[in-house]
Amino acid sequence: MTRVLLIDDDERHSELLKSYLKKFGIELDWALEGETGLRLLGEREPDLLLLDVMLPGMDGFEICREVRKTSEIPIIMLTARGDVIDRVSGLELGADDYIGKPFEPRELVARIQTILRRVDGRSDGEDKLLSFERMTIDTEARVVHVDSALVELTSMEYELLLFLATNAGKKLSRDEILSQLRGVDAMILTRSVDIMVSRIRHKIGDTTKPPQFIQTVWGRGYVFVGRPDT
Amino acid sequence: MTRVLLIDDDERHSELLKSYLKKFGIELDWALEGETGLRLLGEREPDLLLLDVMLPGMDGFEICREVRKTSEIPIIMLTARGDVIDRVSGLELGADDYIGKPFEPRELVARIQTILRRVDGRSDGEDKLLSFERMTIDTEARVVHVDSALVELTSMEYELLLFLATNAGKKLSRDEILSQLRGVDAMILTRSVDIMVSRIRHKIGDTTKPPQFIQTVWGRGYVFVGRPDT
DNA sequence: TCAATTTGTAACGATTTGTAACACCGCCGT
DNA sequence: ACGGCGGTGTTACAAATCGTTACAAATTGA
Repeated sequence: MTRVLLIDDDERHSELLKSYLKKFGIELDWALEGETGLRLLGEREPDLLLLDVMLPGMDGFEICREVRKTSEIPIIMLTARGDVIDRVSGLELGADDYIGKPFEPRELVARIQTILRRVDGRSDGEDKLLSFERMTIDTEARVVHVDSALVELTSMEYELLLFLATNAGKKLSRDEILSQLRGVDAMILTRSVDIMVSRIRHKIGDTTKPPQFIQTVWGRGYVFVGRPDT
Repeated sequence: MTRVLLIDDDERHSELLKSYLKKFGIELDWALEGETGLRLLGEREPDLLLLDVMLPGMDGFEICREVRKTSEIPIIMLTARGDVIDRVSGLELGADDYIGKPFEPRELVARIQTILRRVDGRSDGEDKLLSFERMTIDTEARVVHVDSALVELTSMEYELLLFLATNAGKKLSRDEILSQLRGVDAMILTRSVDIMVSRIRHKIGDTTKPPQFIQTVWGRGYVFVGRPDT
């Protein structure tokens, strides 16, 4: 069970988020302000920290800085709409990602899982193996096989393929893909997604027409079309 | 058989959706406004509730709140496109997912199945293969075969053929086709449908008179006439 | 039959996608 | 520090896709 600590002064919102996250196997504790948060951080030993930027007393940045003195815990900052967060200063503070409020709960779940994978190498309590007809993705070993042959993907390529595969059959826009992989305000052209897809296709031998794994949806994005094997 | 209740005041839209969902083993009831909806909720005992946010009288949020007092039924909210606020309020009120209008019916099917799997682990009764006498459409691989030969369609061509075939025997106007393919407010000439049909016919070798697959309904639109092969 | 309307489709151009080649950056060992 | 190296983003151009225009063919009704 993944455990997450949220520091946010909106109690009502937190309560609802708790019940939503529970559906995805994420246990949420929350504190209303920094002091309590730091204490709970030690007590509950969460896997990840969600930090609202706007807080009474110690604000999100201060808390983040404080936490980083003693801990490597992954941190996602919740920024209000319109807050301009400089990615550089964010990196200095040591946050791992940002997500703008209001956010889609579904997206938060995805980000949490992605970051925990990236940082921890953990696989979400669920299937450790994504199995398709000619491809398997081992989320524990972070390894992809096509026709029993090991495919050597870089970490970004792996994350992108995994994201597409976990959403098999769902059309994903370049923006959705980018924000999932690199966070909200990554200043990256959406075209970089095309290049990665191109590299992945080449590595997994997806050169038929139409492709067997990653298909282009013209004007929309990409979709993974592998047939589940279980 | 999965049973879904839709509360939406757009009757025409609901009717079309009903016949579409039936193809995927989903039975759709609908109510035009909240009162009727709540009554049907008790009478028909659906597996899932689709809720338009914009409704005359009781709006989607109110209905959602009301339903949640007595039921844990999965709820998907239909929100106006890009309305982020709606998403958060929806979460607060206990919806399980959101989908922005105009949506592609196919995506709705996917979401419904995802949620039902999550909630009660039912197997997907989805037909992944549309089979006709000389044509099969594999909706999972997004691939079409005619006489066992693979047909290379572009993604628009595929979507259009799929839509026609899913509604086999039903006359579809160019407007209906366009709004399903590109969203209601697409500023595209209806003639572009003709061009696509022409291209598709050419690719699937539908050159006889009358065509074996896509027939023209003069002054009305097109109809798919392939005979189911099950 | 003819005129009006609707449909078929070839050809063109704007947009979107594919990808090779290059640039940049951080990492590693020297 | 230095230089090589792998990973990733960018530039630049080629190719594919799809909407439009334009005109020919088919259909309808008079």
